[in-house]
Amino acid sequence: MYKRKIPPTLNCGLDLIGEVLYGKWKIRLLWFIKEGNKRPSQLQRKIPDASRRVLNMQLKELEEHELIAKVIYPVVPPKVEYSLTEFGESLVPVISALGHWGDMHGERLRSVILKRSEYLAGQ
Amino acid sequence: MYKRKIPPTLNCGLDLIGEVLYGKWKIRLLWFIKEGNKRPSQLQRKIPDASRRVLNMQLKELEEHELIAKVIYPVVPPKVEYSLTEFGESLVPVISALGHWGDMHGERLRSVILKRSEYLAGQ
DNA sequence: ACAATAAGGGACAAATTTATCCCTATGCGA
DNA sequence: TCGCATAGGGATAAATTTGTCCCTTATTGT
Repeated sequence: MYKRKIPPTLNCGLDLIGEVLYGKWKIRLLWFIKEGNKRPSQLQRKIPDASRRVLNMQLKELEEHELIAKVIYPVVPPKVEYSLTEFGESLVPVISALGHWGDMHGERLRSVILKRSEYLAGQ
Repeated sequence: MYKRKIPPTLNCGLDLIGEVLYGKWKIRLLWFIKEGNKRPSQLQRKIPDASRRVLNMQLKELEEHELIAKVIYPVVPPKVEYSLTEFGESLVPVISALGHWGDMHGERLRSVILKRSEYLAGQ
């Protein structure tokens, strides 16, 4: 795992939540786990754009940050299940708010995001 | 500006909001602008850990995503003021929810964030 | 005359994150 | 027996983001 050279900024609540939620797939992982997709392979099928490796790394970080819990069943083939901790559950309404805003403004968001991409493509 | 080689995932609301809110300082920029810090130099003083260059870049992206508006006064020395657009205003409650959660769980967050850092330092 | 302030951009370097490839292990079904 | 599914990690490369350094313009204060 990468060892930071520059220490994080931890002044306010926004800094703190940023520390645990930053990561390309973390929010979606939390969401899908909350929806009952507990096993790594299920999560990978839900998020096919992510590489297996990175999902594993981000799951591990979420676990170290105590947002999710991991249970390893000692069977073959291996079986692992994740679930939200209480701490993780407390984040659900917040993620929900993010998702609602995104859904509510879906049209406009797609538009402005794509506009910027096209602009850059023309450079 | 960097031209992406891998296209973004834009399936759901969470993907979309992620596109416009990702960036180390973006959420804090929105927050400070909302609080009335309109001029670039004020924002830089509020966020001294960020480099001038990067703040400028992220401000430009927020503007391109129509979350903030920029007014340039044709005077010398230059004067520029940013403000939230209506679209940006609609995000305030969401950011507020993020900040509240972070503040509410400040102790625990610092603890788990630091624990992980120490663990890595020992590697 | 010189430094400070204001805003911002080009060129480049460094940090950080994400992805690709390959390897481990075991039981099940064709 | 071959191949798949299951979970995951090491080594390494590529993508992406962030930071540093320097340069421009014109006015105000010392």
